[in-house]
Amino acid sequence: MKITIVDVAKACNVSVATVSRVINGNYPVKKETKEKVLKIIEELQYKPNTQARDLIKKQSSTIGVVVPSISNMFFTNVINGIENYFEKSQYSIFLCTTEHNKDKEISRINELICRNVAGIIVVDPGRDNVKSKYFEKIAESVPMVFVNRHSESSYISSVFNDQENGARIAINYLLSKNHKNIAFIRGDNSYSYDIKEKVYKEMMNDINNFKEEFIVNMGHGNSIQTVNKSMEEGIKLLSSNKNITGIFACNDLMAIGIMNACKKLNIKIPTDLSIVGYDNIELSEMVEPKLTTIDQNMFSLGENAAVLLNEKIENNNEYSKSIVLSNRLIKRET
Amino acid sequence: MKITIVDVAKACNVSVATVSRVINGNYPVKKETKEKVLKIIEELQYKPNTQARDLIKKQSSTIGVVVPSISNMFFTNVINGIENYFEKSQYSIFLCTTEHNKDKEISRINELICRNVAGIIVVDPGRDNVKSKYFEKIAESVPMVFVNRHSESSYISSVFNDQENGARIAINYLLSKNHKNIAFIRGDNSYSYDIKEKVYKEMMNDINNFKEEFIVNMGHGNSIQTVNKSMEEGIKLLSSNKNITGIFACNDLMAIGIMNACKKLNIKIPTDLSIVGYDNIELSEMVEPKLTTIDQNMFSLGENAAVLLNEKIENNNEYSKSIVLSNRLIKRET
DNA sequence: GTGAAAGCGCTAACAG
DNA sequence: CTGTTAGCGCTTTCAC
Repeated sequence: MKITIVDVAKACNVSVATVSRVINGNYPVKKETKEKVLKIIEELQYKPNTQARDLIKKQSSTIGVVVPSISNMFFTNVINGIENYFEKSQYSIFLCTTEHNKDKEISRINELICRNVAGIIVVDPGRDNVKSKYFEKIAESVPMVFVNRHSESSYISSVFNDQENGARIAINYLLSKNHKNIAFIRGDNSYSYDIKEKVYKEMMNDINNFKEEFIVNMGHGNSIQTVNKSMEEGIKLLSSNKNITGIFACNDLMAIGIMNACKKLNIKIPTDLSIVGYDNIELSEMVEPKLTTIDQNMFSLGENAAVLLNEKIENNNEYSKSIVLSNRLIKRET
Repeated sequence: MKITIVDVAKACNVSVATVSRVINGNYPVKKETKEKVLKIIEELQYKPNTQARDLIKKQSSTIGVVVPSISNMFFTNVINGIENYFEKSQYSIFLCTTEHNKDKEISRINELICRNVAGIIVVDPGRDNVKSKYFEKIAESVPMVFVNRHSESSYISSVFNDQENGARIAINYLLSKNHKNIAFIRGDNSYSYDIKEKVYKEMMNDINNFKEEFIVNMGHGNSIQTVNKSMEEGIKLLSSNKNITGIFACNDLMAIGIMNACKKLNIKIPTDLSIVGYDNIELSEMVEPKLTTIDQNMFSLGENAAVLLNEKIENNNEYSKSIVLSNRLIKRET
């Protein structure tokens, strides 16, 4: 049987109230009594039960974090940012993954609420649950902040990047290197791809050089699939369009897929082809040549989300706020 | 104020016991009553408090998992394996990171115990805390399993790889390709590097070709640092020892560092130099050429750990067990 | 300073 | 079938 406060009290010949007082240090306790209690606690290896404490104190010592997956370095960086902030606080983090599944997303959040979390950070909230106003309803009673997506709900705070500007920076960079035939690599079904495509179209139209066939969609997939699919598509694209000299890829994984395609096709980077990725995941620095990319500053995304959530909790969920982070170009070797 | 079972009971004009019964479905309730209760629960968006339930039921619905970091794909794969197993169970996973810090490791585990976890999986437990018997003491009262390290304690189950054999397979492969001058790349201060080095020495001595200078230690670092450091060291090594034609690296990050060194030095892989890594992290398949490596099957490491922990919990922590997974060679392009 | 007792949200006898 | 009640481990009045 686990040791409880009653066991400690008995062993010390004091009441449980006294033991509680020395643990919490919120009421005066005679020095000798205190020492005795502390000694017994140590001897018995007593650990106060957080569940019981939270219950009676009507407080919570947990923050819920929901991410699509932890196999993606983008998300783990965000998590690191969140953890870093809450490190010094009273809160611990309860992490859940949804595998990009909307039903799992709901059941994870339910679970968090059952566990009485003080608030929830949702990284990349799913489209469907946003559309159905699911999050809005929840957010009325539990503090919630979105990462990587803006919310119109007045109950939800959010942190995200100015991806429109990021895309503009990327393409401008390619343009400044005198590339005119720039291809655009994206994936399925995501708001952030749509934004970037819009910018791409605009900018290509501005120089009167928009070509529908330069837009490639590699569909959906996890990390390694993305790289391989992008490589395949890249091989098709580049072998049938020899005039392409620049590539803007919506994320670094896609960009790396294109790099691999170039190796297969013996296209020299950056001599024959320039590539700009997006995200600046660690991987972008591991490959050779090192990838030029747009930094999303995932860590800071996480930190800011943590700050916002903390504010919301302290304000009793009364105010919401949005933070938009600007992106910057990381010039490397591609 | 959060709504409780009492609120539901009042709204239904029944006792809390009845509400509890419909929630748990463990005692008969009249159909109409049940429906009414269910309706009100839905209306009020009532969610039972897990903390209170666990408290009274003297059970736990949480498994603790301790990892050094989530920025390393090795660990996230192990976590995925663990999650996959517990997915279908009553348990949720509480994840903690230690940043390779032994004090944090202790405080994380304490926190888990305070949160009344049913058991703890420790991935890559720290040397110091193993040496000081810290884990052994804890494991007497809470079910514990190690991943990636064997424990002599009769209270701790463990899952790990047969790295000795893995190293042998890697080096044999290189030998079978007629490489005689094989270099060995390792990092600081880890049991698993030591094992592999021992095997390397033996096998090189067997062919009368052991050379101390072919052993390179790149020290300690996180993922991107490992790659870069290995590249630097690789450049030194390979430019001063042109006769080296094979490399066995203790992990894939190091192997990729060496690959990058080759690109800088214009050494062709695998024509001029063959490289075998270790782990088979996803990254090894993302680079070009794709890395030949030893698969550690991290996912399965996690799954097996989950099975062992579950067994321990069900057996009241009475038995311990070790599982050793065999490694296999993944032949790719290096 | 310290103890007795109430109660956090919930479940499980027990009684009816 | 359903309500009453005790109590999980803890904190916090309220007395003394």
